[in-house]
Amino acid sequence: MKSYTPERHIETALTQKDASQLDIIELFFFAYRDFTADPDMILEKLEFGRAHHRVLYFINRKPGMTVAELLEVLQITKQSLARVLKQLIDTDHVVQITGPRDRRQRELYPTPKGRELALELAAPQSRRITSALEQIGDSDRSVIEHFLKAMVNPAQWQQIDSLPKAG
Amino acid sequence: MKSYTPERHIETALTQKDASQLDIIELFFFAYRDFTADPDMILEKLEFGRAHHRVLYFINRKPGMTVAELLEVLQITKQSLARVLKQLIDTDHVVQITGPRDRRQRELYPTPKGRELALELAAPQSRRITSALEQIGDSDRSVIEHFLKAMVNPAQWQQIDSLPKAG
DNA sequence: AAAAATATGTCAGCCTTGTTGACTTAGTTT
DNA sequence: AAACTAAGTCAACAAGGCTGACATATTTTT
Repeated sequence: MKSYTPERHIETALTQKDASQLDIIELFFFAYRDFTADPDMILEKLEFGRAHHRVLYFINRKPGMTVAELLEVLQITKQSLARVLKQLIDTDHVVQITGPRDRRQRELYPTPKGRELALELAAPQSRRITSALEQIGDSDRSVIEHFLKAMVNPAQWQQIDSLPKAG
Repeated sequence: MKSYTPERHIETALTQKDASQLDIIELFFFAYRDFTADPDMILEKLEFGRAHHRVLYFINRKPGMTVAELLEVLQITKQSLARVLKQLIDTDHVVQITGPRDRRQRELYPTPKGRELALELAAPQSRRITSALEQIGDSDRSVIEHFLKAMVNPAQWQQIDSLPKAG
């Protein structure tokens, strides 16, 4: 049974007076949610999840990555990775090749099938970004890039910079 | 046993040649991850998760929201909400008050304790955004706001616009 | 050569946060 | 009185995280 007598509660909304940047906080939340929703729909048909997407993405961005490197980028545990990686290998999206220098290592590469899926997943996200950039004027592209990078912990900039730039 | 003979695999990295906007795609991923990591650390101590954060956030932003409204904003099911909402109520962060117009409804309000936690969670996120804006020059604030809004599905703009603006 | 360290894989079990479907209760509308 | 609506609840399930412990192959150090 719910109380009918009002307990001590707050009726005034939290606003920018109380905490700055609330507008960007919630825009960031909504933007990211919709940004991930597009690939989620494609993944669903394949019975994959967001975890598969991230793994496949980075293997495509840096073919030959080892398991340890991937764990560092994703910041998850070996066991969490193992499951999704196994599925990507079993479905022929990714292959492991014994490291030529160090035979303990497993270099991870996309197959043509895996590359194709990565591109398919990137397409709607690229479209969304392109459209958003058009709406604000393409000249502001670098503002967006700088802002997003500034939102990342400097300790991780090295990871971003290690990914291949435009060919 | 892993194969020593290389299967058909792709060694070239996926770059902007293949899919546009890859740089922003990954910056967005890293930025959002670090953005959510700050409050996650605070939540952990309270044995709350990101789900509690989102619920608490919106109840603070729009006190008096009904359960149905909250479900629409969060886009989760009633059962998913029920669990975290119950915990927030049990720990005296949120109270439910029988709707004055329609007694079937439960209006959701933060308690002082709930307001305090919401502010505590917003603080590091605000700091991160403020710092990022300073790095790009504060004049570009509206560019960021417009970009992020353009990244959201127009169907959801109404939800964003319904939240209280600066007091 | 032996010992230690490293890279990966694997087993078993757990938690959170999401899901669906079915049903109840209370209150409102027709 | 009947139908609809808002919310709560029960049971069962899944994805994707986690920990700890241990196995195997390989490389590095002593």
